Amino acid sequence: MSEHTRQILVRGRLRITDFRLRLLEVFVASSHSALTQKEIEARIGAHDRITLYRTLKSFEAAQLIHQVVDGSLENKYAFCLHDCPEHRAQEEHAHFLCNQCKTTYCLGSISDLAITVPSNYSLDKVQLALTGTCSACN
Amino acid sequence: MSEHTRQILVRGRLRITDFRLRLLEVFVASSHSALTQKEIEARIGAHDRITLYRTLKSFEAAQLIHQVVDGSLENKYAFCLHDCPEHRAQEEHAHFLCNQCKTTYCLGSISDLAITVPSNYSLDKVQLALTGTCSACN
DNA sequence: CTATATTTGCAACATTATTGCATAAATGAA
DNA sequence: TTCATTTATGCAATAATGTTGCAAATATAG
Repeated sequence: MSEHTRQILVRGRLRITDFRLRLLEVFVASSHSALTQKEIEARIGAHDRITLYRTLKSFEAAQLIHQVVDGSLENKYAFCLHDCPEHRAQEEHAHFLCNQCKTTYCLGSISDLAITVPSNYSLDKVQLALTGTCSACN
Repeated sequence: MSEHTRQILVRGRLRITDFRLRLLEVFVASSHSALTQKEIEARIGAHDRITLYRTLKSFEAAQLIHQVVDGSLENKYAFCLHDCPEHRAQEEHAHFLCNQCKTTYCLGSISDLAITVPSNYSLDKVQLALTGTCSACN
């Protein structure tokens, strides 16, 4: 069962350790929504806080996860799907934060929106943070 | 000169104190861009950090300022203009973060964008965080 | 199996945020 | 203006969050 997560670490050229496998399991298990550090800590069980910080950094550097802007002013992390839109040159991603359950759903690409910036500005990244009530809470 | 800021406090039904006037001056002086707490602390001079926390909360509760989502994962605050779009029922606001100078510009309303959410979701707030290089840095 | 490089976990420390409380200040009423 | 009441401020103590250095443990290559 951990063969899948092993593969992910190999692809990211990261050494395979128990802690990294455990952390990856957490992300894979909620790949549809983004997690706060608190939520991660609750799910991963006993652990060293410092190691978690560093492992999150390694994962982010290896592009296994990415930070999510959902309008909640909390830092959240999400697992990168294979062809992760966050890591294309022109990153365009929409997230939806439910006011009730505080879940952040990934809504995928928004590249079809017509976004323009003032002249002489150049645009690298478009993050769309939507807030409301999700279908589960409605 | 502080008559203007006095008026703002009166409108917000807040008591007029030296510290609040000083903080308001800071916001009014950069009403075109959003400030991090660090930036505020640098501009306001000697102060008590706890008082700053509490005053920011009062200002936010009184809708004198609002928090800004600019994609930087840093909490920023901006002064509310009189007819502040952040405080309409359907809040729609775009901000632009410059990668070079880290300034966050307010780009105003985005209500003309066609945003749709999955069926059975309801939408309260739309925050568009744009990142790139501003004209000053280009 | 061994040598090397990386990761982990602990300690110490730095930064950021919160709560309680006594003092100081602002406001409304006499 | 002065006084009584309410609110804000600043300090102390504490909690929560994030960082750095280092020795021991672990993973990997040969």
